[in-house]
Amino acid sequence: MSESSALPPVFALVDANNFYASCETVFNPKLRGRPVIVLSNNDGCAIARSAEAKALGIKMGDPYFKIEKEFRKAGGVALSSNFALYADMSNRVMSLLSEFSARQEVYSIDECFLGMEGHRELTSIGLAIRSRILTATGLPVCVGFAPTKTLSKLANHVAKKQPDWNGVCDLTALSASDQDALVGGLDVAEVWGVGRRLASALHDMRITTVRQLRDANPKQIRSRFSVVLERTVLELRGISCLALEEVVPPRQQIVVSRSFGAPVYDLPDLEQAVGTFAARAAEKLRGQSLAAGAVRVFIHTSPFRTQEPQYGKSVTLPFHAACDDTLRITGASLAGLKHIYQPGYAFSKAGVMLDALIARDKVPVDLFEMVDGSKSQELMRVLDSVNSKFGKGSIATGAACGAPGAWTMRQSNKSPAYTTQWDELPKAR
DNA sequence: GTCTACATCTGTC
DNA sequence: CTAACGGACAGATGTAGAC
Repeated sequence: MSESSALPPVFALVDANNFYASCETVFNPKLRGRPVIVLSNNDGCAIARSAEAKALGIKMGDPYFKIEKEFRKAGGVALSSNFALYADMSNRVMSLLSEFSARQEVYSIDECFLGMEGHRELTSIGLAIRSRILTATGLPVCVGFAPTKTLSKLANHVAKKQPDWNGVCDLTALSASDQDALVGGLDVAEVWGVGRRLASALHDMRITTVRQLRDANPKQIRSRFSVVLERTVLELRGISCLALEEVVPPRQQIVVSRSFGAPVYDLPDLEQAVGTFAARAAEKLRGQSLAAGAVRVFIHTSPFRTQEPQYGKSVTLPFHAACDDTLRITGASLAGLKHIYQPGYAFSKAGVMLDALIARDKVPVDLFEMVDGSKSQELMRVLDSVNSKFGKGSIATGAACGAPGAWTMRQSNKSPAYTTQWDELPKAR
């Protein structure tokens, strides 16, 4: 690990509050102060909740059909997800944050690490970050500072939970005894990398607080669990093991999958869905200048309909030479689908995954030319530019064509793409 | 028997 | 009207066939 500076590492973790719900509220201020949730694709589950919605007891991942009645009675607003809007807002936030440090790792759509070595008055920097993001985008964020990534995540959690910290928590400014008291009151499940299963296993060993995990024997943790959790213990002690990853590692996999709006039984319907997913996956692939060495298709029934017969299968089809051609990827996907399809089941989901990715320009030219031909390259270029100019699906393969079937997703209450689609803006009057 | 590639499962945001 | 429970990834674990 080579830090550019000789200074001890300091990380900021900036995380937007209730990101998707906040994005919606920015563009529709009438939502302010109301319980707002954003639903997953298919309007399936709650994936973001405003503070008011959390106060109503809505949990992350709650299936909407189970809470809808009560939620609406309480005056709640449920919105279909609008990822084009969230991605655009995310880009704005990340770009603003780069003003505060040249060393930035975009960790997820609403989270970002910053390298803050050599900066003093961290709390006031945190407050400045908050006000900059709020003024420029309308989005509330919280900021945590600490000598390790794991601790900065924890600091961010504290900043979010404790109103009197004003959305900023600088662990580097706390005395050892104050830190002890703080982490002694935090559930071990709040630690980055400790999920449900690990939390319950730790619980069985009488490790229930962050402080107890921090003070556990690292070697014992390593042998009982993994080197990953051992690293977490060290990070909790302030020993930085995880460096800022400023360069995004190349994708290993591209996935396009959807749950269906209604159960699908027949092969032709599945073919239309898989054809659509394959085309989208190939588009993503070219967008990142990659080529795929293999394509994988999967279909399965709904694990929630336990009374119905269950079936799920996936298959991988390697390409002779890596390719990025929509027609070939679609062809392979459909061949795979035929291979795994079984009649008589109510399928709930399908997907196409591209594996063994390599940079497009690393594919040996003769192989690329032999298998794909330059005609294919030209065709893909035209395909992408037409679809980008005239909208997704303006040109589609035969496999992805036709009237939308039962598989297309439900989105009953989607907000306009305010920032990316002129024609979706409300008319001025 | 072991090795390996593929399939499936788990966890994270 | 009824029925209705995410998606995109990485990495671990399981398993079947090759040798």
